[in-house]
Amino acid sequence: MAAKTYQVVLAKIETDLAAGRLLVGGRLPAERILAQRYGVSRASVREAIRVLEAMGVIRTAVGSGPDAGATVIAEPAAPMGAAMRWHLASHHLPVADLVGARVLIESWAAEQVSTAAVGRPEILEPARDLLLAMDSPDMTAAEFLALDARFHVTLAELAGNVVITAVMTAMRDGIQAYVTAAVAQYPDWETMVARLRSEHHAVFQAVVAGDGLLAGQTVSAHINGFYADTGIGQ
Amino acid sequence: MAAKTYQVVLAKIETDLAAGRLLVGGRLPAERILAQRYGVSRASVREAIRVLEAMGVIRTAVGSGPDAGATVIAEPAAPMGAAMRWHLASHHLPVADLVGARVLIESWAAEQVSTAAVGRPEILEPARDLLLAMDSPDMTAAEFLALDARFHVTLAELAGNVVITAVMTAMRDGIQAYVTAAVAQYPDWETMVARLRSEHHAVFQAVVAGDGLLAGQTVSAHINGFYADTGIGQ
DNA sequence: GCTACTCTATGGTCAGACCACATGATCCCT
DNA sequence: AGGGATCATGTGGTCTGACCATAGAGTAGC
Repeated sequence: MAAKTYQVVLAKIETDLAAGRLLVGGRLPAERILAQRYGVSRASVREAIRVLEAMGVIRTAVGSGPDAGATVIAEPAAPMGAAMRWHLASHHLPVADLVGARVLIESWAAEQVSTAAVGRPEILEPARDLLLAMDSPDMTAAEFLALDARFHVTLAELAGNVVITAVMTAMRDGIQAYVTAAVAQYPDWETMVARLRSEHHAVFQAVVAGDGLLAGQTVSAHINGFYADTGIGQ
Repeated sequence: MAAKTYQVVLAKIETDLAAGRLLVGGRLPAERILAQRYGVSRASVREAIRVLEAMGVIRTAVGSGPDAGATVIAEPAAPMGAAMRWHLASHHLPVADLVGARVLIESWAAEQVSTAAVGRPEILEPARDLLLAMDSPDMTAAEFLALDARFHVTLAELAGNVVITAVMTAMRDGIQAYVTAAVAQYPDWETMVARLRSEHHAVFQAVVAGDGLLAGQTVSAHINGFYADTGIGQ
């Protein structure tokens, strides 16, 4: 099968990336230049650029100046999140499986962080900040949930594995809309938010105490409990 | 910020997918029809279609007849695999992190399968077939590694979580080239393949025996040992 | 100096044309 | 009638060339 033109362009750009001729923060040549250089039409170059954009490899901006054009970025989580949203939309990724994956990844991450933080409690600062922010009253459900999501992602990040972080971020992106919708219909948000707060604190305390096993179990219970209560994934 | 035209098209298609007006196996209207229906140019429709293709949501084919055109598919693993390849190429996903993620996911999967297969050994058939296929001598390293990869993915699949399966498949896609290249330079393939075979059998036996803990540990050791020996991710 | 204007390079979009391909209908010869 | 060759049709694939929208950089005028 003959490669499509835009795939040829993608292959050339991938070569440049792998060889280090294109670095993060750098810019792709202008579309017209690329088209001329590769002997293809600008339309084909644009199709390749759309794919790169979807893959979180570049960001485009119009205008002139240093920020314009196609800039190389590194956002591995973005395409995975988009993929999860698309396949959730087409009903081919059961929400229950997302929950299962979250439990696996987050309990592992909590365990890792518990160990890593022994003797270096300062690495937990970002998580602590979010925890305290969530304690403030007078917050809409949406605001709380945004912080909540960041808290979970932050814990996963602290485990220090970029792949895990990307998958975790992707799942949050994919599931966010479902969570917001489900909570909006939940009858007793006050009770729920109180419980979520106390569970978050329990998780954090287990991590601070260096008790990885407990941290993992607490996270699992927290996640499973939330989805069971809200009925997401049923 | 005003949405770009192709994003508008994507949003409309997403709506159709979510509402069930577009089902897997169904077909998108022709590009010219979509362009007319949405009042945009065919080029913009094509950019949207490229993104959908990259996201594993559709597959395009030229010609006429029932298989031509843009068909809705459900391949959540494809975009994640592509994303991992791109970001490995741009040196922003350390291979070591991929290995870590594999260990986490596969040991969990092995544990799950061990439990699930108690009393229902027939579900392990696909894995057993691959195991036996890998035992046949007179096989090139590439052929063996292909079966090897499928064996690992199959075990993950048997755990029955689509998200985990997608992530696992994605990681295999992303890492395959590195493994093949590393093995091609390995001095004593015969010894290595013998060890891989025996380790695969050990994993499978632990699963058959329903010993989840042992299965998980054996898988972890197997993966870590392979990458340590071949020097991938160092 | 500062403001307002113009220039220029960039991506964004469009219209229209033609090609390549696969299927299915049609025609013609046997 | 049967079967092979041919053509018609509908699809994506690609190209050309044009124009618009935006944002920075330069420049003229005050």
